[in-house]
Amino acid sequence: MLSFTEENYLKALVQLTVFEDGKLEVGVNRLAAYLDVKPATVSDMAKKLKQKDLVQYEKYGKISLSDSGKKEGMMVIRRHRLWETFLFDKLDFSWDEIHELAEELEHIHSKKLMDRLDRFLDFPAFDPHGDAIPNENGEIVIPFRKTLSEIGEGKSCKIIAVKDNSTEFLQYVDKIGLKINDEINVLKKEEFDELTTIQFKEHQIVVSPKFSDNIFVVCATCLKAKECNC
Amino acid sequence: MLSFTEENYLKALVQLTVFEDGKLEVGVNRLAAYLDVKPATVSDMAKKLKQKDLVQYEKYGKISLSDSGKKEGMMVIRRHRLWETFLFDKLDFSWDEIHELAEELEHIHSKKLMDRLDRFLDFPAFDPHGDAIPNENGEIVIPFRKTLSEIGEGKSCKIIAVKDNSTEFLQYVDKIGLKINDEINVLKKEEFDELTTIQFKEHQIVVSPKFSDNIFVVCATCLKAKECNC
DNA sequence: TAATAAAGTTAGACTAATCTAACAATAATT
DNA sequence: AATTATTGTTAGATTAGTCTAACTTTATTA
Repeated sequence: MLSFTEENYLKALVQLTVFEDGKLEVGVNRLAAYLDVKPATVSDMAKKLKQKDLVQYEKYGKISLSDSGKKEGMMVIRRHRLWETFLFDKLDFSWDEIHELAEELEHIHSKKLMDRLDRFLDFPAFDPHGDAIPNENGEIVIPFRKTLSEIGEGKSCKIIAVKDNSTEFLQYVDKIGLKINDEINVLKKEEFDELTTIQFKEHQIVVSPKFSDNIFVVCATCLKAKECNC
Repeated sequence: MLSFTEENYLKALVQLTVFEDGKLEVGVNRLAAYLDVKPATVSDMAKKLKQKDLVQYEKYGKISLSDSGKKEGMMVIRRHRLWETFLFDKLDFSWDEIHELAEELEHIHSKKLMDRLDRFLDFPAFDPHGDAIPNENGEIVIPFRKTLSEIGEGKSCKIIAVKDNSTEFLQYVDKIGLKINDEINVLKKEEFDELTTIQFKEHQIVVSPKFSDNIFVVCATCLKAKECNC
């Protein structure tokens, strides 16, 4: 059984070597800064984690996750994101309150508890921050992604990213008040001039293909099933 | 902020001096046996808890809770029982699985989280084992208790205890399959011969006053409101 | 390539919570 | 009341996770 602290090291390693940078290994100083401890402490812990086959590490070398270390780290992140979703969806906590609470809750060890919670939450693919939730095997399966243009009239979907990252486009998205993870309902699609009427939160606007082609969404059913059947 | 361990000592002290025995103080050996540690360890910890004004204790004397120690201990128990209720009611865990998980969950420190969970669960008065849940001030408020005879036709209630503890009575209760915390619906009350038709789980039976007068219940509304308005 | 800077390690110390083993105080019993 | 049994304390050791301070290795740059 991993300790609270060991789990935090593995979680940090996943953040640094899987989600950020793209570099699969990390230096002692970098990890120490990330965890807000001294390099000496990381040096010690690296030996301990190597002993348990959770990381690869040689003296004066970089640290990288082993397969089992990666899986354990992913499971911590799964727990964190499922709890965040619970707090946000069911207990009405706000976006900025959930992280801190999930930092504690993520260390409750019970696969069964998390799988039950996952079901209770209706198998969410993303947490309230829009980050993907690893599945019960610790893998991240991003649901089938479409552009808003591909969503049929009367269907609903969730915005997960933008395709066009130009300043003008982002400013427009910002101006109309649309945010990652917002639910969008496609009310009407006019074939004649390709204009689409969408609704999200309290807004209802008409957009052109220049907009719809550059918004990535996941349709409402995919989001739950984690595979597309629409 | 109290440590995991300190909280467990306070919880144990509440169990031993408030809920059991009726003696308001407890010896070092007894507490050590209860917590499954050595007396030496309890001796040390007692000094530490005294330092923090959580207990009264003098060398070679008994240990008893201070007001703040009692409140802290009660809050741990509140968290434990609310989580048990969540696991049982919302995640469909069984009666025997919930305790172990709640032992971990009870140490998540957030008053706001527990008050929100309390609301989400609709302010339960008892956990799935039938134990009362302390309120947000750490007090145990037992809802107004009635006998089954006092519940009107068409109303529903929950069995919380038996009045008559004779073997015959308990055997009868057992035989018909009724358990503490079961919900009972009063289907029909016949004034002529005072017989009542009740229903609980999949059973429907007719009972006499000899039964109804000796079953303590809380009516469904009281159970939620924690005060009687029926 | 030699000097300097950056990165990493080691040794020794600290705290919290536990233990064992030896000892001390209080309570019970003859 | 003296002896024995029970109960509780103290001293010293252990482990996990952290620190500081001094030292070593690797990388960078003049």
